[in-house]
Amino acid sequence: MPVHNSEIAEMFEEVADLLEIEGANEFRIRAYRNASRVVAGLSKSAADLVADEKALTELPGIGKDLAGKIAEICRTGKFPVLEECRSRASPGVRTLLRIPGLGAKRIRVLCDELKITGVEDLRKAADGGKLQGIRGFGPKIVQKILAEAKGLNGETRTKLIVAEEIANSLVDWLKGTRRIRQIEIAGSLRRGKETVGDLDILATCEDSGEVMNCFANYEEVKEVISHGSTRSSVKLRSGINVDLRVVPDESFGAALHYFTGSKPHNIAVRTLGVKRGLKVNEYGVFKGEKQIGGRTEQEIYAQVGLPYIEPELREDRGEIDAAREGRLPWLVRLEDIRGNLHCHTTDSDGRYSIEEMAEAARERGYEYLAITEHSQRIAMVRGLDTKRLRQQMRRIDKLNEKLKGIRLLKSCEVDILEDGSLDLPDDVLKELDVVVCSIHSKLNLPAEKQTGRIIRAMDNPHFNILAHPTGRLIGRRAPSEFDIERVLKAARERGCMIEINAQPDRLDLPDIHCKTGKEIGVKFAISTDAHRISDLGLMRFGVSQARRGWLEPQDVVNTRSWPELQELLKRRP
DNA sequence: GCCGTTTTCGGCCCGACTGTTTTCAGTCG
Repeated sequence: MPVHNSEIAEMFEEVADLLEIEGANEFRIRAYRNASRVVAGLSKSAADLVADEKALTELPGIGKDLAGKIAEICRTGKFPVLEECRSRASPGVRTLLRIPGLGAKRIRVLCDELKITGVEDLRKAADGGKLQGIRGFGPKIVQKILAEAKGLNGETRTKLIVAEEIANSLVDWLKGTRRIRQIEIAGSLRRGKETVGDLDILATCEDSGEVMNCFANYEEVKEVISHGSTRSSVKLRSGINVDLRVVPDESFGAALHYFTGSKPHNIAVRTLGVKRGLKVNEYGVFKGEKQIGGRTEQEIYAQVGLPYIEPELREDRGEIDAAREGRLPWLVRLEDIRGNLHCHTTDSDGRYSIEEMAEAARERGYEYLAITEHSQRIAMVRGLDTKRLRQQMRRIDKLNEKLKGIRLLKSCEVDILEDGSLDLPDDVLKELDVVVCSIHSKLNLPAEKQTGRIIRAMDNPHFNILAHPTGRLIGRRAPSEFDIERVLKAARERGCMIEINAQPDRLDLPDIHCKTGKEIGVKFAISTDAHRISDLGLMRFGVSQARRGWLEPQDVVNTRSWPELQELLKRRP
């Protein structure tokens, strides 16, 4: 069983945490954290890179030493450095690091002086008054730490669509002060990340005191964490934390850049600045004392010698080098999308009729809409058998004669059965305009079997698009295990396409796999999988996922007109 | 532990807020 990149990344992260608590060299710790992130963001399997000795050390932040460690982990599944760190540390100590307000320095004091091994020990020590008089543990910080420890139920990240709603309402509230000149949502929400940890908002305004007070008095605020004249932080009732930062107009671009992140991207940009003798911070770009840029983000990039980099690319996954070498992608935009290739109607589990969905899609300016009911296997939602599918096809033909401005495509979301065969016979599939295929059962087959199942399904000459490829539900169901690179290569060889499902619960295919797919040369369809009219508006989330995967309009088939798309759907014999 | 268009040694991003300080360390983003 190959070692996954995520497992290697987690091992490095744990080493970094444990070294930090030990008080090891901070740059060594940084090196492990950096390496963890690089491995997690790879578009290829690290285990495959091990074979080529140079491939690993060519990665940024991976030198001879760490390359050797990655190789050893891939070979043996074990990481001696981690085991040594664990043997030196108290067992539950790592969870302490996740308590806000409790960092490595304080944890070290707890371990050394009180022999505390975890959250439970911490509570007991505090109840017993053992923290009193210890340097760095005043009454306020102890109270904060205990309160935070109580709410420690693992990491909570908010789904993109929810974060977007919460942020928009808050921005509207702040605009109500009429003191705001510019306001933007930054952070991972602006980068279109699939989940958002907390919200970052920045503004320029007439009276920062009034705006900060307005922020703290927002009706959804549960707790004010910090309250300064330029920066404040609150926790909302929904559980999400929000930072608001107020900056001068001449610093707005610099602050937007800084607050948008990602942190590794910012560090990379600042480091480029340092090499040019410049200081880059959230107020601008400075040469000595003199500000030479920062009103716009474009100025920041220009001063460090780069073209503008779109927020979705700012993950330090190669975008800095690409920018320097003039090979940044020309990212696909929502307005490039000309049709939707996955939706349901009342014929299976959708809420609206074909006519209603068609009209809604036409209003959105789409040129075509594929009607993709479930196939017979999904009996629970009255999936279509051959007979009902043919009836629907005849209705669609008639509708297309009447409809103006939009074309309905005859289609179906056909189940991929366990043996890799499709749920409907070839003679009906061949009559469809486009065949969308997906897995809804046996999502947890062993990786080798799952890979074979998907590729066998693609061997069917009528297979066009693999829908929600990994089957994951964000925060609820892990992705199915299969060899994603083999599947992507098989798709390219057969002229099959891969869906990017825009449902905020799915966002499937994940961004790093989109990037792998692009490198392999496979084409994508961004689809909403709409079950109701309002779902057609989810397209924006699919597009931002595609952008995070570096996709350009030519990588996405539904940026084409129907005649062009029709050509692409013809599979090689 | 990584890295080099000043460097193979000596650097490694930067600032705000809080609490506990009596001038600053710790934490966070």
